[in-house]
Amino acid sequence: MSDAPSGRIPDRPALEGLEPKWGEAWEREGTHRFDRTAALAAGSDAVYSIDSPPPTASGSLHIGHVFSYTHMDLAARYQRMRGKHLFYPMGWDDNGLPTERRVQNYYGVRCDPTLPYDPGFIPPLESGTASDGSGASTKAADQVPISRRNFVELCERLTIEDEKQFEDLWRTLGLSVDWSLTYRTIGPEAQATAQRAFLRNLARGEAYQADAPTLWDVTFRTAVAQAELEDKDQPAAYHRVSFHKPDGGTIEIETTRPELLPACVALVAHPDDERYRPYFGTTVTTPLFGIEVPVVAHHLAQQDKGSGIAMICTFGDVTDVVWQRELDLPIRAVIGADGRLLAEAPAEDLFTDAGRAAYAELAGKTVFSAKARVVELLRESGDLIGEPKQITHPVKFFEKGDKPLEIISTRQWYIRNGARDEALRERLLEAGREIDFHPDFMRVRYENWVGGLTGDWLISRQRFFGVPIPVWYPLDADGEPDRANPIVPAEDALPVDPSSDAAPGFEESQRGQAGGFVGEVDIMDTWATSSLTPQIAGGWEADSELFDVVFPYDLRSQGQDIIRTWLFSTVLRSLFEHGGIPWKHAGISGFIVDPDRKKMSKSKGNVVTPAGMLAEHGSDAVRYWAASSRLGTDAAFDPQNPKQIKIGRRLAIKVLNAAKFVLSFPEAPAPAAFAPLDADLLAELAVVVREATRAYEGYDHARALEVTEQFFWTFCDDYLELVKERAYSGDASAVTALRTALDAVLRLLAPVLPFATEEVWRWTHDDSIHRAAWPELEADAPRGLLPVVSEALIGIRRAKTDAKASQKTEVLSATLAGPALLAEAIEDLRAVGRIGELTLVEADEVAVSDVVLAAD
RNA sequence: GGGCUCUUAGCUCAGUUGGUCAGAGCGCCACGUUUACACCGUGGAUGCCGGGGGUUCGAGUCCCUCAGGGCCCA
Repeated sequence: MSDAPSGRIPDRPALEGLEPKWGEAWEREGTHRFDRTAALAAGSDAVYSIDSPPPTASGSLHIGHVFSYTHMDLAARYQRMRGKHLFYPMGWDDNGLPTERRVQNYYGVRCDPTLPYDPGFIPPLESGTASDGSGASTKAADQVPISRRNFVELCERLTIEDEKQFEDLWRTLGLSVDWSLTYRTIGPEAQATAQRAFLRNLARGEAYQADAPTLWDVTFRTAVAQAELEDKDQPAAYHRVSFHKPDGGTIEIETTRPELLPACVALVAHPDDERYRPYFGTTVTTPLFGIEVPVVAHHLAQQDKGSGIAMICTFGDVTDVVWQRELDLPIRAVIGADGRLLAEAPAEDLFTDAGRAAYAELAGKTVFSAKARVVELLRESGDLIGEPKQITHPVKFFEKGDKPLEIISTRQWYIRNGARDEALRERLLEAGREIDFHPDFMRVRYENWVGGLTGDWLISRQRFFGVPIPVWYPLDADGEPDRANPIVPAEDALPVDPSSDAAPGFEESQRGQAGGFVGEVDIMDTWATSSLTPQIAGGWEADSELFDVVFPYDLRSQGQDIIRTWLFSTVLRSLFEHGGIPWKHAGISGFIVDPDRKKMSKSKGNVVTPAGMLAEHGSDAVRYWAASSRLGTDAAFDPQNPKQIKIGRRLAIKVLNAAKFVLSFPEAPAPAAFAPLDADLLAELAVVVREATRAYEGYDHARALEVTEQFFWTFCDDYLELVKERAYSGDASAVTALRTALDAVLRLLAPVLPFATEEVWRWTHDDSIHRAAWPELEADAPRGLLPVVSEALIGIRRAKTDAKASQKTEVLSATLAGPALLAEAIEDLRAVGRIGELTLVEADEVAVSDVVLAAD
């Protein structure tokens, strides 16, 4: 350590203002910059690359983000100090539905892709309030329809604002991201990457399109994927309905969806069910509509549910889809993409006249109203048996939606994911085993997801703000698209937008013309882009030199809630494109629970804004809170009483004050030999350094912090007091030990408390602690002197406390019992206790007795 | 219903491969105007380690079982 320029140490060091002070310095000095030239020269072993989660730009950051991102930063700062070249980018996930929704409300608009672009368009609202001061509302009915291009422009405008705020927050928190490596998932590079990866999936047969029953959100009018589903308990009612046998008798079924009666194609019971076995192979007639449908057997029919026999409709739930396929039943869809009953039922010609009349009443109604009307009609016809039974049952929702999903047969794009491919599934599981999960048990979440996949990954979305699926379709002489032979762009033409760019080999004037082409209008699901964050950030195909040193990445850091989406899909894309895993380690953070142990979430209204927390307690304090939780462990957080944060703040302040005190002793020449107590302190420190290093290597930052903190408090409370007198007199051993210990502790704490440690470091250094080397200390094993002296010190202090005397009270004489080792530090004990005569008596146990205090 | 995870002082949590493992911090109580620190310091009290059973010379620590909390998937 160089000598402290005396003016550098403030009289009263404080945490206030350290975030902007050092945040700006780090930016100015390029402390967190990825040194590309040096990294390329050093090779991939010298690079530590992090695949960081791009936060949803239109969402709001909550305390859980701070928690998880801090965990990631701890690993980053540790590795940087280990001398690694840090490749630590950050992206913004700005494409997708959340942005669309926010833009709709913020500007009072909605996208209508049929409209032409209006270059001079001014949105009616700004931040949800009328720009002209009138009382315009944000109700959907009042939203102004605008073209897709106008809409996308607004999305981009708003997300840039959001992203600025996010970056400010992350800088305040002290994330050591290289902000020059920022990307946006809607940016041209990300779009090109997503489209390139898709085209390669297509070329290899990993992507395909198919007409199939699809889970459909009627509010957003888009297909959704399995990973986006959420079961919600919903009230419903079992309606007991009779179907008519040819002999005039009835078979009674129970259904929660009587409105689907016109879509009924069969009744189904379990093959072993004796009650219905006689009817298998016969037919019955549906009530109201009079269609003849078969009674069939299938093992998925539940004998103990309702009457044990169910109607199969197109499509009431996912089981209906299985039955339709496996029993080769006809398709009679009645629900449209808008969630209303179709104007004409597909089997209407098979209906009775009364049935057609009944359907005419239902056409155009929502599911809800249609159900009510069907129940009335059934009641009138006498086919409703008894009253509906109210129940509560789980219903599939889009996680961002608020209406139950319908199942609609549509043409969609898929990427294979192992659901229908045993070999691929095994490869995915093998990949999971190759990744070091922290904690290890989180791998099970991944394996469960892989094992439970029910279908390939549906990636097309019927939305507007996202990466377009980069294909066109040729139109035949009749103007019909040839979906089986899509036209694809050359990779060097990416990114493309098929809705505004002409297909290769065609003129724009041929769009929609017979013999011309038509562009694919669907966009990709957000995850189809963010599953490629390693490729986007690392310059895949755009900067191969870079990509080769950063990929596969060292660390993926994320929350446990997106293992089934982000983590899984990233592994899948990496296997397809690179034949291997995308990263070596996956650090999985737990989530935040409130004092009642409930998961914090927006819908529960218990979210705390991070900016306020940082401003109130300081970033180091908040980081300490995050760092004190291990990966994978949920952390309780009470905004009313953030205990861990307060403890972190206290520690940061202690660092400032202890450092100021230690550095107030003029630097001494290296001692020929350390005094026994000083040597033992350094020996203990060496153990702490080893343990902290071992912990960080195992991604156990909480353990590293714990041992460091423990040492630091002993250092402050006991050692510092014990050697004060020697230090005041300029004892080289004490002063050197103090400075050596401080230097190491600062570096050990630097990842957790980047601001306070940097502040102290700069009192004696011109460069950043965050570029300093992680400490390594050579020392013999501790002899146990420091602990035994600490114990003796406690005994001395207790004697004074028991006597209700001040700790500075002088002691005329005392007897100290304990190991002979104590003799080596007896003078330090005498000094700190202000003891005139201290007699050591050899014993196994440490005890202080015969304390004679000086009179006042 | 299946999987994972947790249940240790009033609170939040440590307790590596079974043998000072009954701990830390907060809170609490008492004491202290000590020039590094009042966003302070010193000391103290507090626990059938969820219940039951088993393996073992010995179990918060391993096995079984039950109960409860949480998360994920059905």
